[in-house]
Amino acid sequence: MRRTKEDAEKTRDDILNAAATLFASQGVARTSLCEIAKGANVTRGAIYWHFKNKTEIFDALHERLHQPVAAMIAEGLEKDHPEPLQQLKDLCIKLFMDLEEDEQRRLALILFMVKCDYSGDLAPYKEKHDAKKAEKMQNISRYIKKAKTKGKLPEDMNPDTLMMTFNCFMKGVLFEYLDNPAAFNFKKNGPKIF
Amino acid sequence: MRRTKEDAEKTRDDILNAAATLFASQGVARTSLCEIAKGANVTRGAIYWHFKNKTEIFDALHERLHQPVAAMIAEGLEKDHPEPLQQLKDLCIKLFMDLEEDEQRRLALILFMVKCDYSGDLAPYKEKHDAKKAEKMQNISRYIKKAKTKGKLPEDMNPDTLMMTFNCFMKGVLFEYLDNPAAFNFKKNGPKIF
DNA sequence: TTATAAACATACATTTATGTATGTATGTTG
DNA sequence: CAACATACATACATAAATGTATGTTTATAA
Repeated sequence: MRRTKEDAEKTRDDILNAAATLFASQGVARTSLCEIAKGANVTRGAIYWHFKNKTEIFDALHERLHQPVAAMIAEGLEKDHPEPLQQLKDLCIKLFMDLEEDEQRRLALILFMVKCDYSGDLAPYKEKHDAKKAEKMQNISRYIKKAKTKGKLPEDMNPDTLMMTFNCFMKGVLFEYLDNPAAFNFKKNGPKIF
Repeated sequence: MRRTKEDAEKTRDDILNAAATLFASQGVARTSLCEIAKGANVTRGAIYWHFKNKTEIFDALHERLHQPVAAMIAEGLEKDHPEPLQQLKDLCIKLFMDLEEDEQRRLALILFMVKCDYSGDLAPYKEKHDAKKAEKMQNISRYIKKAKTKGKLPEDMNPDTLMMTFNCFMKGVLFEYLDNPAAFNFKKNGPKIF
């Protein structure tokens, strides 16, 4: 039964959504294409039409996660802000608030941070996804360094050290948050810890 | 060919070591009992003799990781230290230095933090392993609170907030370190970031 | 309007991991 | 020293996932 192009796009999206949900709850390795097909109300045939295999679904989901976040970071750091550190803080809070509202994005983050191990056939994507992260991080790093040269950072604060500290801390917070969003209670703890 | 008791214990250890190595490099889910057997120079029969299944090996490895670390934390925080925060810092550095030297412990940490997803048949162990972590963390938490009541912490520092911040940051640092121990260069960066 | 190819569904063959059942040699105990 | 249980190895049956091959319907372009 050939569908129209819009139908096909919808099918593709259904597959991706089902995959994200299943990946995030059962783990990538333990989720079969058969289960994804059932979740999307199609057969495995449909999946193999849109994607080469499971790893390609995995990668497509990463792209869908990366793009909007990268955009938010790029837009959130306007050039000449009077207080760079405050702006960075605000951006972080905004990113987290966004997570609270967007369940699909939360599922995607869970999937990539705690429900996959980037080994076996997923190994080749480690580098690729790391590069995308580096892209976002470099954006922030450049921002910090520019602020430093303009003298808007405390004298004793080294940009590289700050960047590494920031990176580690954010990663830890993310993990704790994703581990149990309700218990973490970002709205209460978020402002405190930053 | 029945072996002596010491031989049997050695076999068990060989299995655990092989499992740790394989788990850390290929991921838990993608490692078969057959591969573990080969790595330990035994057959699957030996594995099924010592363990019920793969998840039991997984759990045994966690116990082997938990014990010495819990001991180090308990011993590292002596009662009345003049500068509690400094002592905590020293303990962290000591724990990391230990990781630099003990590859087996590094493998175990990698395995549990980035190479498994605690889903499927591993799901029941999430709670169990979380409880062990909480045990260690409570030790630190009590230490901080006691220091606070004795007035050895800055006035504006809330113990709970400190504990959460500490926890998140350490987790992030650990992840970054395990992701690429050589690149992280703890000996150079460690003292800076704490 | 018709040929073509898109968008799937169905069926099949192959591989691989798992659990169990059974075989066997030997350390150990009474 | 004989009986037994230990410490495995081997063999088998089953299940599940994957990839591919093929069938089918229909949108769409010429």
